Amino acid sequence: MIDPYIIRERPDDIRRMLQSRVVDYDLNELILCEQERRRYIADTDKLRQERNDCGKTISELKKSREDATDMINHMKRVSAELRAQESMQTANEEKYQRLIRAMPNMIHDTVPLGPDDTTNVEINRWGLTDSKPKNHVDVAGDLLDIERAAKVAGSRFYYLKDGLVRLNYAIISYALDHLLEYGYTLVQPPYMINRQSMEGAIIAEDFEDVIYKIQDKDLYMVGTSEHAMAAMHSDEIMDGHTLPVRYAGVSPCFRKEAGAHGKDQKGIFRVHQFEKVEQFVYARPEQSWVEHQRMLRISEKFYESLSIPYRTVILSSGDMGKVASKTYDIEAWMAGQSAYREIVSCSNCTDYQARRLMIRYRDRTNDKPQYLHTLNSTLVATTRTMVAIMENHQRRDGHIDVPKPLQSYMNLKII
RNA sequence: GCGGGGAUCGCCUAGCCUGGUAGGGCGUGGGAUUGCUAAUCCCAUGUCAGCAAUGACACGGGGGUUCAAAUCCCCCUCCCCGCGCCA
Repeated sequence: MIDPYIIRERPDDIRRMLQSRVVDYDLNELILCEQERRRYIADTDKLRQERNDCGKTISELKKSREDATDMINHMKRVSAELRAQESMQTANEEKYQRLIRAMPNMIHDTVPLGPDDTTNVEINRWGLTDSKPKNHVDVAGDLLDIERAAKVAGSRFYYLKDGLVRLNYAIISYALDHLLEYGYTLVQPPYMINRQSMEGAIIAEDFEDVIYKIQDKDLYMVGTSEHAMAAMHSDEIMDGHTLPVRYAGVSPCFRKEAGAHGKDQKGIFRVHQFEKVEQFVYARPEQSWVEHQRMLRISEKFYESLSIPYRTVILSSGDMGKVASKTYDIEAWMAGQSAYREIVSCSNCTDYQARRLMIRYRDRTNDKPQYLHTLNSTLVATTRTMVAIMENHQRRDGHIDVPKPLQSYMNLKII
């Protein structure tokens, strides 16, 4: 969530942000609720103080064996009044939390303003692009069985076989080694997390469209290890000297894709499950933008090493996710479709997740704890990268050239 | 899954039986002193608001009893030990 200070002091900045994101939001309702909230807190505090004072007096009277009946009667009235006040305050607090948690993050100054993906701005382009005859489904042939997966699980599932299974695991191993070189700590997180943790990482409305819930349990399948990595240090005050903390999260990702009916039906570009190696960084506010660039560069280099042509774009305000303050996408060239398609998303969420999850840091014992910044970036999502490899490295004889760095992980040069 | 024991401010712990301002040790931060990294002493050290005085909140979570709950009652979660089952 955003800093409540901004709601009080700079509501016009919020209005501009909401407009840039093309988001419908009743800001006035939040402003009123926030004003009420401060009044409720002050009122209940005052009553609590009175009740606590009465308690002390009663205790002292009893100790000196004096009659405390009058005081107890008074305290009964105060307690009753407090209970009434508290229930109003709780109702207000719930409303406030619901409203402020639905409010998107503020937008960084360098984000291009625009309504959708047509206003994204390209900032980098790498590699030679050409068109190849087959799309990844045709290249994969028998190594990919979508029909049987549909029979067994439904649409957007897949069976991988032989060379593609080895390719999948090779990508993961290579990706982990790649991040290890940059000083990342490897983390394999829980694949299911509870609601509170999930709500810290994403906005409530996203639950419906992307997150699978476990029946009768307070557990949700992670849509990305980001969710589990963000919540990892929730309710903690981290030692400032350890920042930035850089994690390489590796996990399967499960997505409902409910809002994507009819989109990318072919093959394994958009599926309900895949593996992903993710960069997740906890940083000091003053270092987070440098860290953001660093993460992007690490991902770009990864695709360069695999000889996958790509371009990098800055997402415009209307195309960004709600928790991000700024997002870069890397789009890989898919030679079989002659198009650039999203393969990496690299976001600085500033203090937005940190506030929801209560993640702070301080340098010395007596310092005031500060919210830190969280950043996340795909290093590699295996299915989409396999699509890029199959389409860009397909051969005329129907085989696939394995990119050089993966050959030793697979013990294969050609699939 | 069954039985037993636990959860208190970073760590260790007192308080619970008998309801009435949550105390101590270690560690950490700051300072003093001593001509050396040590020792000693003082201050600070759960969270939030506040310039501050101060106030509120906090004893795993949620209910209940009570004027008043770390303390009494109920439910839940997690951890440890033993047994069972198991990749």
